[in-house]
Amino acid sequence: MATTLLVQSRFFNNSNYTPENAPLKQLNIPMTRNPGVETRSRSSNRTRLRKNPSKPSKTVIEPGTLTLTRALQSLVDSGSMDGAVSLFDKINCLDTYIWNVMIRGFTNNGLFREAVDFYRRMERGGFRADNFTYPFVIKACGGLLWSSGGEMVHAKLFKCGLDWDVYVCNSLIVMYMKVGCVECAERVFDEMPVRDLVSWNSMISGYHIVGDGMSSLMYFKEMQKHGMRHDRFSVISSLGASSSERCLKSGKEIHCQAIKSRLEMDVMVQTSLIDMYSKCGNVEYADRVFCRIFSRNVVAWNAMIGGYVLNAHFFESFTCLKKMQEDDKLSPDAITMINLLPSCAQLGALMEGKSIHGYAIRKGFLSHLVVETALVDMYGRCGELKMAECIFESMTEKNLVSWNAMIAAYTQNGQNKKALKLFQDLWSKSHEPLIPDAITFASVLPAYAEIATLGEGRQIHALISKLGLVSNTFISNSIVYMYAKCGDLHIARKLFDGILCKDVISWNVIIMAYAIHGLAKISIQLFNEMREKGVNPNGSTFVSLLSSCSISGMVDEGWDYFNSMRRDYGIEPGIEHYGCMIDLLGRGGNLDQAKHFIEEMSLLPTAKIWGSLLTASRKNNDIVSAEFAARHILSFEHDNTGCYVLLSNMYAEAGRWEDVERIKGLMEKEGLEKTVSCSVVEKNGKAHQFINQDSSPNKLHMIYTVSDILSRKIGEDIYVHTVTKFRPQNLLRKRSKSPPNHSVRLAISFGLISTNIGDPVLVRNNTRICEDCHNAAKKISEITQRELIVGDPKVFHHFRNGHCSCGDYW
DNA sequence: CAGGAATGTG
Repeated sequence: MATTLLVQSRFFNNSNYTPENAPLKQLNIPMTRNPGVETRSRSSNRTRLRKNPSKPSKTVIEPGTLTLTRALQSLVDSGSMDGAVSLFDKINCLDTYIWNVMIRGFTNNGLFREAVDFYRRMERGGFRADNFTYPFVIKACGGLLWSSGGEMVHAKLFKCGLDWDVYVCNSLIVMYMKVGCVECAERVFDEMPVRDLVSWNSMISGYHIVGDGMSSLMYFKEMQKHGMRHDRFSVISSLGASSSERCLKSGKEIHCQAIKSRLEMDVMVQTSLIDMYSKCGNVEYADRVFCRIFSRNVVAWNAMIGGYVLNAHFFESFTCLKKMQEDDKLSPDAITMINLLPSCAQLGALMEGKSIHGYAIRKGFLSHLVVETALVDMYGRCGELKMAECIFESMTEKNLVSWNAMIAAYTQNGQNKKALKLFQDLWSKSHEPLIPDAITFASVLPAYAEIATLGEGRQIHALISKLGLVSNTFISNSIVYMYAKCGDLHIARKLFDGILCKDVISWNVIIMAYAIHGLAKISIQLFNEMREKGVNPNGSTFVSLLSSCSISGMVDEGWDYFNSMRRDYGIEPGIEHYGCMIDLLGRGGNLDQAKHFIEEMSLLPTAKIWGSLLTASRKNNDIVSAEFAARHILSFEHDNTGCYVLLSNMYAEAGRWEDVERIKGLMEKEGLEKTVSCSVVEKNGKAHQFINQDSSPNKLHMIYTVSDILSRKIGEDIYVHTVTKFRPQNLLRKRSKSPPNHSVRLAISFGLISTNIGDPVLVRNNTRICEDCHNAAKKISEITQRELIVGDPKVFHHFRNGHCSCGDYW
C-alpha cells in the first residue's frame, strides 16, 4: 500500500478509490533517469577504478582463448566495468579487439572520461585504433561535450584514412550536433561518400537536439527524395521536431507516413505521436493514439498524463494516473510526478501535492532535482511557503529553474523582501555562477515593483539590458509596471512607447500605471487607442480600467465600462472586477448599494471584497458597516492585521475606548502586532528609511526640526490631534505618536532638504497614509511649492499646490 | 571466432 501513489478521491465523483483498495506495490522503479543517482554511481566507479589502475597480478592468464574475451564482453555488457577492468589487467597479451571491448564498455555505461583515458593508453601502448574504436571514442567526446577533443580525433581520422567510414562519420555527425557545432556536422554529412539511413537519422535528430526543428523536418522530407526509406528512428525524431515547432500539419503528415510504413503500432512511435499531438494542442488525437496502444508502458502513460496537464485538462491527468495504477498495475515514476505536480499547483490541490511528495519520499525519488523543483513550485503556488522553503534549502543540487521557482514562490506569496534577497543570493551563493534568465526576471520584477526604490529599479533595468533581455515583451511589460510602481510614470510611458511588439498585457500595464497615479483620463485614452490598434481587451484590461475609474473617482465611467465588458466584449466579470466596483460605490458614498452589490454578485465574496467594503465604511465613517465587513474578513483571515488596526482606529476616533481595548486584546491573543509604518526616500541613489517616531541616528535631529517648522507653518497644532483623537490621560504618551512624527512626514522633510529646489520629492510607504498626514502633505506642497509624490501599497498621491491627485479618497 | 552509429515521457 505504502508504495502506491495516493490521490485523494475527491476528484473522482463516483469513485470508490480509497487508499485501502489502491493497487499494491510495483517494485520496478526505473532510477536511471535520476541524474543525481547516476552521477554519484559514476563517480564512485571512477574513484574505485583510479585507485587500482593497473595492478600487477601474479596470475597471468594465457591469451588465445576465446573464453577470456567472451568473459570480458559479458562483464562489459552487464555494466560491471570494475570487474572488466580487473580482468583486463590480468590479460598479458592485448590486441586492438580487447581494447575496443573496454572502450565500448565505458562509453555504453556513460563513463566517457574513462573511455577517453583508455583510448589514450591504447595509443601509448602502440595499438592502432581502428574503424571499430573511433565510433566509441567520438561518442565519449560527445558525451563529455568536449568539442576540442572531438575535433582532435576527427583530425586523426584523415591520417589513418578512416574519414570515409560510414559508422565513423555517423558518430561524428551526432557528436558535432551534441556539442552544438551544426556546421561541422553538415560538412561531415555533405562530404560523406556514402550515406546510409543512420546518417540521415542522425541529421534529423541532430537538428532536433540543437532546436532547429524546421531543418529536421526538411531533412526528413529530403531523405525520401533521395530514395531513402525511413524507419522508426526517423519517425520518432521528426515527430519530436514537429512538437517543438508546434507544427500539427507536419506531425499529421508523418503520422500518415508511419501508417503507410506499418510503424504506427510501434510503442515508441505511438508515444512520440501522443507527445506531438499534445504539444500541438490536440489532446483528443493524443488520446486516440493512446487508446490504440497494445501494451502501455510507463513512458506512454507519462506522455498521456503530460499531455493532459499541458492542455490544462487537470482532472483527466489524475484520472489517467488512477487508471495507470489500477488497469495496468504500473507504478508512477519520477516523470509521472513531474507531470502531475503542476496539475496540483493549477488546481490548488494541496492534498494531492502532499500525497505525491510523500510518495516521492517513500520511493526514494528525492533527491531528484526536477522532482524537487516541481515540489517547490507546487507548494509555492498552493501558498505553502514554508514547505517550499524547506525543500529548496534541503536540495543538494540546484539549477536556475529551482532558483526561479523559489523566487516566484516568494513573490506569489507577497514575501517581496525574501524574493529580492534570494535573487541577490543567486549571484553569490549558487554553486556555480548562474546567469539569471527571462524567467528569473519575470519572477523577481513584481517584487521590485512592490518594494524597490527607483534607484534599485534602474539597476535591475540596467542588468536586464546588459543581458540582452529587454526585447522580451513579457519582461518589458514588467519593467514598465515596475517603474510606474516605483514612482516614475514618465519613464514607464517612455518604455511602453518603445515596446515594438505590444501585446494585450503591455496595454493593461500602462493603463494600470496611469490608474495608480490617479490619471484615469489618460487610462481611458489609452484604452481607446488600444482598441483602435485592433488589440482585443481581456479581463485584466477591465481590472486596470475599473481600478482607474475608482481611484480617480469617475463613478459613471466605471459603471459604463462594467456594463460594457459583458455586453460588448463577452467578458464575464470576475471577483477582481467586483472588487473595483465596490471601491467605486464606496467612493460614491453609497454603502448600502455596495452591500447590496455584494449580495447580488454571482461569485462568492472573498476577503478582498469585504476589505473594499471596510475601506468604504471607514471613509464614510460607518462603524456598523465596518464591523459587518470586518467580521467577514476575519472569518477568512483571522490574522488580518490591517483589518484590526483599521477598526481600532475607527473606534478611537469615535471615542469608544473599551472597543479599542477589546481589539487590542484580540490582536494580542492572535499574536499580531501593528505593522510598523515605514517610508523610504532616496538621496544620491541611496535609500533612507524612516519609521514612525524614528529615533535612531543623530542626523534625525535636523529632520525633526524641519518637520516641526513645517508643522507650524501649515498651522498644525500637534495638541489638536491628541485632544480629538486620543484619550486625555494618554495625552503625553500619545504626543510622540502624533502625526507630525509619522514616518511619511520625516521622509518628506528629509526629501525636501536633500533634493534640488523645484524637483519633486518621492516617498514610498508600506502602509496607507493617514488623514492628518494627507492634509499636511497638501499644505506642505502649497507652502514649499514642491511636488510631493507619496506612494502607498495601492496608489500614488501627487500633492501639488495644496491638492492631491487622489481627490481625497484612498 | 567476434565488435561499431541513431530512438519515445520533464
